[in-house]
Amino acid sequence: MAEKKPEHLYLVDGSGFIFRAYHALPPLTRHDGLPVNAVMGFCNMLFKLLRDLDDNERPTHLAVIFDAGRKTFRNEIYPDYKAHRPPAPEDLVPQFPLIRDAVKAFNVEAIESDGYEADDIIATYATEAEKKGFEVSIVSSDKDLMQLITDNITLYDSMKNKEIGVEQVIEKFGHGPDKVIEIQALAGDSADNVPGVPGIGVKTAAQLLDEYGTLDELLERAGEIKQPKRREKLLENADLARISRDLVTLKRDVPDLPDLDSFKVRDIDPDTALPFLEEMEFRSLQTKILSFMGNSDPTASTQPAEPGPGDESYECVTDIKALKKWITMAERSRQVAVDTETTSLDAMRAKLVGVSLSVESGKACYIPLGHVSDTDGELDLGDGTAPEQIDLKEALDLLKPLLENPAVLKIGQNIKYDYLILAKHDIHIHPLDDTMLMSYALDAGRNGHGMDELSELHLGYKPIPFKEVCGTGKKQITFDKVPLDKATDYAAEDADITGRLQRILKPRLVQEHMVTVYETLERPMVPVLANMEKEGILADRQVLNRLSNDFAERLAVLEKDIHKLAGKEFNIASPKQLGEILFDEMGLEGGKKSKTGAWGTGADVLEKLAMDGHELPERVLDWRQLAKLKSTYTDALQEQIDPVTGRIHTSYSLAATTTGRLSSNDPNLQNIPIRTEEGRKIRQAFVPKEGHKFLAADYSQIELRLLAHVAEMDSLKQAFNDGIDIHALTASEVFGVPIEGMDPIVRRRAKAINFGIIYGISAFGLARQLGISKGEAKDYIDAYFVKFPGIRHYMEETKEFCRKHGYVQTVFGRKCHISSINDKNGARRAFGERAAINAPLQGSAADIIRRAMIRMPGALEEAGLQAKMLLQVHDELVFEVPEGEVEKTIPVVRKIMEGAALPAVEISVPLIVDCGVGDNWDQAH
DNA sequence: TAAGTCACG
DNA sequence: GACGTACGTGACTTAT
Repeated sequence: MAEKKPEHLYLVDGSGFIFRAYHALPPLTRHDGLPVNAVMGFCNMLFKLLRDLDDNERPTHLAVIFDAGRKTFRNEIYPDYKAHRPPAPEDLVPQFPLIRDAVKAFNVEAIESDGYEADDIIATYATEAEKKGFEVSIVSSDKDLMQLITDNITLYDSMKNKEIGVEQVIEKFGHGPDKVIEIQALAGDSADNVPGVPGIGVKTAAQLLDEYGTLDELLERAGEIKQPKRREKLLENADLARISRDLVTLKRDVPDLPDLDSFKVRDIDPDTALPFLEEMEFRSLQTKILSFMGNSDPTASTQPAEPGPGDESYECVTDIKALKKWITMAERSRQVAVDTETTSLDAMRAKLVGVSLSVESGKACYIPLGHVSDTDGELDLGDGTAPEQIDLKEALDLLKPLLENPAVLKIGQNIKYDYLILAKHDIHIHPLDDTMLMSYALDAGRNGHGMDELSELHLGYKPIPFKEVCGTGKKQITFDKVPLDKATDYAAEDADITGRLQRILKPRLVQEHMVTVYETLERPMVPVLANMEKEGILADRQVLNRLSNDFAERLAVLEKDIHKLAGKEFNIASPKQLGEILFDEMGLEGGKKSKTGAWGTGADVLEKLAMDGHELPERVLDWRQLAKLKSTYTDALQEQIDPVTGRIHTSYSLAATTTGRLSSNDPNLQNIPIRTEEGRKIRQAFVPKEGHKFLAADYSQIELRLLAHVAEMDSLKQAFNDGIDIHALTASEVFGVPIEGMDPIVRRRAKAINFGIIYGISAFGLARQLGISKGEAKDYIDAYFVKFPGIRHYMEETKEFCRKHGYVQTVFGRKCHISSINDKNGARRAFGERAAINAPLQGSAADIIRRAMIRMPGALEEAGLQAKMLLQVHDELVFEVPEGEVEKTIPVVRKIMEGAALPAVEISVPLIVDCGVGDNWDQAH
């Protein structure tokens, strides 16, 4: 017998929803300019809540609770309550009434009550419902609501899909929900302007309550507290604490509220919902709701609306005539969304399986080319022969003119991948557009740029998951084994979505002035990187193999030593076990951290222990270094050698970082060791092919040079113009020592300060880096600010700009969004501020090397040189150069790199490129 | 899948 | 004596 499920009440914190919706979406307007981004986000979130929860969690009752106005009974207790809240943004204000309409349009109750906050109403209903045996989910991430949590009442963050229950509260506050009020009364809350007791934070508050039990008890016996400052503050501010308690205590008896029964979930009424969405111009949401109702209510009305992906029937093209028809359509429309399906995510290893095309929204096809029958499927009823499809070569011969037709734009999502796949079949796809790169140019740092995420974000549609088609884990199959009907649904949908995304993102490039960034820094990188990836780099397998064996032997010796020193065998690679040996069993000094309660065993900790003369940590450090080199490099790189080309082909991500840098993966060739002697041996395994040399060209101090430029620091600019050793200069300014005959230790400190400045310096960080006290670090920083005026101004101005706009820019106009800049959590905000200072420097440097890379192939060709660009490592380019051309290649490379900012931007200090030549990558430095 | 550690600029 | 810290990445290992 099934037990009857309890009623489940969802209480949505309306204001929280509104602000999250508003901040999650870029400014969107209706055709007449009415801002509607918050309304749209709100509707999507509400609809998601109604639709996405599975049956166990489906609400039986649901209401959205709003704040009625700014004045509540709390202002009578404490006039400054929430007084520091800035007014709502201008373009949000007109959306408040629209959102109330939206709730009604979804046939959901909206509740508010004069004189009370939404939180009080939520508290009242939650308490009542729990008494009646309901489960209650409060949809909010506001920590003020944590006091309500019980076994039956949880907080639910619908965006992160996270639940906060009793356990999570204990984690955060060190006490259960029953003590949350008292902790908040002591610690206060800057966001709501609840004063609390100055100088007391959550940690201290929790500790005090541990000791005294209750707030009243604590205040009464405050005189007994040992720490004088703390005692005084508590005695002095006892009243403030009591007032704070009244402020944070939620009322659970708000009068005259509608009955709980009225919250029973009702079906969405199409006659109210659709006209509202029509008025707001939310087309894709209309479609979603129609299809949602279509599932639950077959009599649902059929309002006209643009169909979204998901309810299309796409064409599977299996004969020449149909293929020709699609090619003609694509040529007529002058642009076509293209997607290739293959057997692997790794373009170098992948085999082409099919191509999909889309010419307009909802109109897409899939052309299977390499499908086979799924022979290892459990019950194969077919006869084991491949399904009917057009011959690969015949199809590609027809597609090639279209894909290379200069008058037809090919649109892809991460089209570098398709570019590489097609290049294997001698198709050089051109011209092209990439929705991933458009999204990156517009929204770097704001959201990811994968297709599924973009689709959900911009189209409100969740694409068919890949794993639904190919399975997952052990049962995963390659795409060529997917039956054609399923493959068509999935593949054609991808092309359809890509086309739809382009029609949304491309106009935004114009509106948000990102066309130049996209067209000069993003799109042209596609063929450049694709060719570098295709070229690959030679690695000597024998050298790697010998190193692996060497490391293995030494690891075995170390392992024995370590186990002997520990007095028992254990897994050295396990930080957990190591921590227990070191600190529990051997009783060495060390501190817990990382809030999971685990012992810290990082290199810095072990180094300290080694300094104190302990042998075991010293050996562990050696072991770790070798283990790292072996597993990540000498072993793994051998596996990565392509059996066909004999070379290693990395893949560069163009849209992975927030700053504009590239990233390298499978394998990562941007973190090959160089800093230690052992590590450099790995670099020596990378060699040029027969008759060639490596040329490594790297920008010298590019980020510091850019700092001098953007912060207009005259003395720094002067130094770069004069070619002075910049760290020595900093040392002489900050520490007042002459540059001549400088102590290398002093220079090292200055170098750390310079790096610190680029990273958005903090005394703590510098102190940790240099192993000095925070006070001393602060003195250095102050001295730096005195000697280099202008830097401070730059930092303040940058932060201010970022706070205001939510992003910072490189000198070429690339935007880096930093959402944490206005976070109410101080630590996260500080993080955002440092990122804001760093991003224009790191990002401008990234832009400069991109510009150089884009020009490089043409410049080499024009000079009649054979050199091939193989790798990029942020400020370095590695080339493979025919031995006889080295001397001619260097000046060409140098000229392109040093002049890369021009003509767009004239950097006010020279950009200097150092070149090295060698028979392996290490030697070339 | 998360956390810890460590390789790079 | 509030927070929790240098900026940006990716890969490997253990533990859940």
